[in-house]
Amino acid sequence: MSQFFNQVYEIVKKIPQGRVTSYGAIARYLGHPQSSRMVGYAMNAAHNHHEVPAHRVVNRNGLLTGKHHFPGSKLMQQLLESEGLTIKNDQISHFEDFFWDPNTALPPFEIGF
DNA sequence: ATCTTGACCTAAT
DNA sequence: CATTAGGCCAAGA
Repeated sequence: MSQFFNQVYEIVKKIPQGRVTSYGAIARYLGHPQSSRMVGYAMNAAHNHHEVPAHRVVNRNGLLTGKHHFPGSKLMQQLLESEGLTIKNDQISHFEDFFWDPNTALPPFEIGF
């Protein structure tokens, strides 16, 4: 029952400020390593849930592939830069240093929440 | 109702 | 190295 989407939102909410994660990392944390696409799609539907910092979710390369879905064209980058990140040409600098992996930062798949 | 597209990722060629 | 193929499943046409 779209539980997957809600689980995605719960995780995205837990991303610390100034850190970012990837679609695949979230999908894998939820036990669906091949459903990374759906994470992105969940973000598309996340506009209803304003507490979800969708700008902290980028693709595996640290590239801001979803920036076109934000109002304006620079908003996503601005939000991230305001949190201390450096972005050049839609690419997060030192992406691995700011990468936040739910698989290691959170307890393994907290079911039920 | 079917067909296509998509904020993606991994593995195989 | 680069390219392709497969998987996932929700919306839009």
